[in-house]
Amino acid sequence: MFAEVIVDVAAYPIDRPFDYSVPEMFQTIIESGSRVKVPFGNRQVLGFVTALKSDTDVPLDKQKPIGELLDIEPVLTEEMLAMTKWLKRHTLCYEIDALQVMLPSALRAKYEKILRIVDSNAELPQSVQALFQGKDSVELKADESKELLSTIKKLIKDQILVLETAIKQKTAVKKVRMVQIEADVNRLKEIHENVSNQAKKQKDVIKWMIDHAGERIILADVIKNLQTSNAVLQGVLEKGAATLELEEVYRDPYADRTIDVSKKHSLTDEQHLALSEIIHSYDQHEAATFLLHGITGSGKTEVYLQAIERSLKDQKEAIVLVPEISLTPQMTNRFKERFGSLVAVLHSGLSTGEKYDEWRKIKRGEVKVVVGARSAIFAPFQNIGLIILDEEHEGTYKQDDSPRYHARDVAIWRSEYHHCPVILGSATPSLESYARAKKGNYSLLTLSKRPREQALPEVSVIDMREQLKNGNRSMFSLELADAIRLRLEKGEQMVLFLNRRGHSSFVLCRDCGTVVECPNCDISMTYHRHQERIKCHYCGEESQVPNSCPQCSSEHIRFFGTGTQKVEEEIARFFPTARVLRMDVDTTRKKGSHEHILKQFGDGKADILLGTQMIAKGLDFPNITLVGVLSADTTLHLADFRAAEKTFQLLTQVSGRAGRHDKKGEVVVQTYTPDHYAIQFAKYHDFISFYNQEMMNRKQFAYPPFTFVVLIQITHEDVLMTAEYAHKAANWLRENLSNTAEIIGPTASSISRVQNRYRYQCLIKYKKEPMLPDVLQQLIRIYRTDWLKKGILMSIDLNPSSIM
DNA sequence: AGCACGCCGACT
DNA sequence: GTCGGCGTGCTC
Repeated sequence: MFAEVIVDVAAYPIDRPFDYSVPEMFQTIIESGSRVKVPFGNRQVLGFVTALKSDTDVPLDKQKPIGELLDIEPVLTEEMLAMTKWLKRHTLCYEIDALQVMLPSALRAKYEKILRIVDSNAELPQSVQALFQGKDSVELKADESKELLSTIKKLIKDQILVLETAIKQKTAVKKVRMVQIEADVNRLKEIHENVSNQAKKQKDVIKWMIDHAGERIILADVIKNLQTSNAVLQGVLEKGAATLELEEVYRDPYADRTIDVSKKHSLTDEQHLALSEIIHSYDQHEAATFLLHGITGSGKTEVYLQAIERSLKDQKEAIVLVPEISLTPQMTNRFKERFGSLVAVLHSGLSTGEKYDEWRKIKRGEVKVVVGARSAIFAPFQNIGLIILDEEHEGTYKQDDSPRYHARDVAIWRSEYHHCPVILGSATPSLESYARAKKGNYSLLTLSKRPREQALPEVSVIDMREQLKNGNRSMFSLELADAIRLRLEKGEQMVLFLNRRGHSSFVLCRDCGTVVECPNCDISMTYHRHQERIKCHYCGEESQVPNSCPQCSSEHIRFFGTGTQKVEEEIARFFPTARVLRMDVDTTRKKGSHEHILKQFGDGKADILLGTQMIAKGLDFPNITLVGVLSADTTLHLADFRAAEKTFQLLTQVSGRAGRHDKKGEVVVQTYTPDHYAIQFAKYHDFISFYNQEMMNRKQFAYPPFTFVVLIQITHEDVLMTAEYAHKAANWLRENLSNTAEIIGPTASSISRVQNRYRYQCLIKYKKEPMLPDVLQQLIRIYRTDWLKKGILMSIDLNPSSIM
């Protein structure tokens, strides 16, 4: 018996199955989808069994046996193995990358180099003895000194030491120590009798145990509740009154929370219609995709909940994706309220162990609904009834490193596999999805009304050029300042939005015009006042704020551009009574801090919530009556064909935060380009007109959805090398693709250097290019066999979410 | 000769 | 990706 194994080595010639013989002892239990340890070259690596067979073409002298079978129950299902092949072809990634992305990181291997003494009689040099500290094996870390490493090398050659690779699972199943109390009361009484009266504490414990015979209690709880000590308990255990056992437990990220149960809401006519279409398709076991276009506050979530309820009735499972779940506890709570313990939650805020535990609950079928961010689309359910992508237009559904998959595509693939519907929900659908819905590839469902008929908020667009002309140089227009003041007087809450964190976006010398740039990246450093430092938002480089210009030594350096920190100060200056909460990457780094800030705001502990994009989504507080967008222009002028779409989406999303309940909402949008159609259509909440206008632009410039786009990026430490190989790539594409494919570039990327690597890119635009996968595959081969050695890095992104 | 360093090929 | 093997070229 032989197993085809994909080994955990991401390299070009390795990206195929290797055949291993299956030792007798594993033959009855091994299955495809299991993880194995295999010898590979002169080391041990982790691998995934992708197939089993009785014969192999591998010559006898090359056949090696599987070393260890790591899973009795395979971690990958047949579906996942099929999905892997598809992902590999559609994102051009290594098969091992596609396999690993389906699993929680706890199941990935951690490799350790173990140095062991084989010849214990040999005399070891002082430095090596210090390393071993009397033990016969130690972990060899890569950061040891060069001299030590070369001495070790010599000792290995002389067969005094050996180097071994150990494979460790990153995180284990959590076990808790349980006290299993003897079930036989008479036996306990007997033990109680025999304990000497000197051991009073032990006697007390045993006496208590007589009343709890046969019970199984967490050790830590026993000690705590009986006010006793571990030493006393050990004594009791020795006498046989109880035994110690390990029990598997789940880490529970929601342990300290009580969640109320909620009933279903009654539906509006529109909601009802949408739901019945979805359920109809569900009953037919159709792999249909629905685009649920519902204005903000129109009750999309209630439609999701009731559709899931339907699938739960049949014991089927549901996957719900949300953009980045830790940002919207309000959303997860709604699912927990409705479905209780049937819900698993997966998001980046969980620890490796917590994610692993949620994953196991899903795999074992202990939960039926998973609510999670992008990677939750790979949830190991076996009988899916429904898949939902909320805010389907969000860029976070596209992974921006290998495998560069889009969760929407995976969702549709899985829906075909399980013959179940997919719901894509959004107030501002992506142009791609809306175009597909109009063409009939997706079914369009519309929610145009809010359930309690609340009006959409009034949006006023303020021309900041006029403000400047009239002598208002502050960041608040008169209109916005008035609106804020009014809310403060009335005790209502507001959200202020600015898409830029930090204090000032650049530091400029007023004598020579020098802008302080990151030493590693071609981008200006952002000033952070709290730590009094400047930071690069791309590579994380930090340094002291210079006292003088690094170029001309002038002391006339000033801070320009506005970030959230500066707004916070300005609010304090203009509205001294206002209580402000700032929410951006800098204030939410700690685990649970999102929730903490939102809870404070929800409890009315602040008047103003000030933040970056992360406050645009999902917030639902009844007392918010004003949303202020301090500068609508930041996303508008990006060098990306989706800039207008992103701006429209963002404005619509933030506007939707105001007046969701009984109180009427107002939105003030400040901009230097008030006439731009993205801003104008957002003012009137008019998605359809925006769509039509934007589609005309896309058509004119041949961008998606009229074409498909592939982004190829080349990076190298040397500019000339980068440009040279970018040209090679572009030329090669021009020679090999049909002349209906347009190849743009190569051009320097808009941030031309990041982390000391120069970046060039080219863009392929095509309508129909049947040879494209092959041509790209060949380009990858040239790259991996030749260019990679010269230090060139190339990435290919099919349907990129941004071309910057 | 002894070794550091870089390049190449193999890995079932 | 990571190892060993091998050639080159430097140093004692």
